[in-house]
Amino acid sequence: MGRAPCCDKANVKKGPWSAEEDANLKACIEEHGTGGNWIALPHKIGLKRCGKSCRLRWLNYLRPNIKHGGFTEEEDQIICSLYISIGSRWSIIAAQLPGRTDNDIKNYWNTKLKKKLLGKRKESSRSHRLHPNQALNEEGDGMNHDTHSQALSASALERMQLHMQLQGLCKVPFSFSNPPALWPKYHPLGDRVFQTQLTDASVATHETAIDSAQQVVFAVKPDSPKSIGANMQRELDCSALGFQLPSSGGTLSMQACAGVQADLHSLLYCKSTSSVGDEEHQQLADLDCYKEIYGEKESSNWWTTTGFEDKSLMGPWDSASALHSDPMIPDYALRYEDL
DNA sequence: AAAGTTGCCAACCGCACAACT
DNA sequence: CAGTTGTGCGGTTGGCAACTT
Repeated sequence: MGRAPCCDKANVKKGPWSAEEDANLKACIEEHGTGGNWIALPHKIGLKRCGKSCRLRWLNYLRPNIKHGGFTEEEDQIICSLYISIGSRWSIIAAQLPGRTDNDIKNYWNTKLKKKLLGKRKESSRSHRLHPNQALNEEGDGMNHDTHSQALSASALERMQLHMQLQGLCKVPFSFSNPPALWPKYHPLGDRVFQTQLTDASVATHETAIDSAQQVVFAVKPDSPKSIGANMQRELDCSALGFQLPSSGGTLSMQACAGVQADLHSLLYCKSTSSVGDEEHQQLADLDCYKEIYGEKESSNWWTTTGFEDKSLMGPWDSASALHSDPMIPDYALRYEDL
């Protein structure tokens, strides 16, 4: 049995609000406030509307200082950078833009801004192999497994693409030195920017530098036998995204924001959790970060501060998490070792 | 001119969570 | 402490207008 409905569905009006309803609601709230109870409000003023509907109408259209349309370039940039870093948490994004509502920003993003930013890249990447998650989304609903994971990954991919796009278009610096409220929501370890550095193994494991933008580094040893398959897959992923991999050495300027768990799968195997086979699973399980994510062994030495060359700063996520709330400590590095 | 398609956006829905009893 | 209620949020839908065929 579900919970009781918030109102009598049969006796409430739905659809667009009339001018009289607006005036009635506005006058009431301006004079008496909401009384702390939206559910009771419509009854008090004789409105045949659901309390939730009244709340939405007030918050999105009737309250003072609401702006509609006419988003500025600056607002575009704020929306983009926040979307890339925290995803579709519109209420948080809206909180950074006075006068804008979450609904407005959501609509603006979905109908205009996303297309504006992704339009060119979509065109160019169509000629490449589609990422499996994209393919899934674009070729109808192949929802045969783990739809949440797929959706998350698609969103992460979109954010990756946008981050790339944004770097070229807006030069918006990205940083995870955000208040905890802005941290990504899906994984306790958080979404994070990662920068893949295709350097030689020794550099990749211990000496990977974190640049001045304070980005989290996802270091991979490219030449390890166990990671050959993974790298090949990564190459495919990168080409789908329109990146060029250096043949060897050097730095792949691939900065992205993604769900760690989902991206681990998509980057290494292009598969969701439920579709990873035994052999692949074993391969994946060999990664300590994977063990950490799935809690298969104690977590130590895998989530580190940016000063991870200093062993004393290494520690399990719990301690790293505590450090992360300190604005003086920038970000954390995820190291993949012993691939 | 009619029919079909696309874009836009206001509003709704269901869920999660906090507050209250 | 469990059940209930209200609030807030993000995803989705429905309807209208503009555009295309």
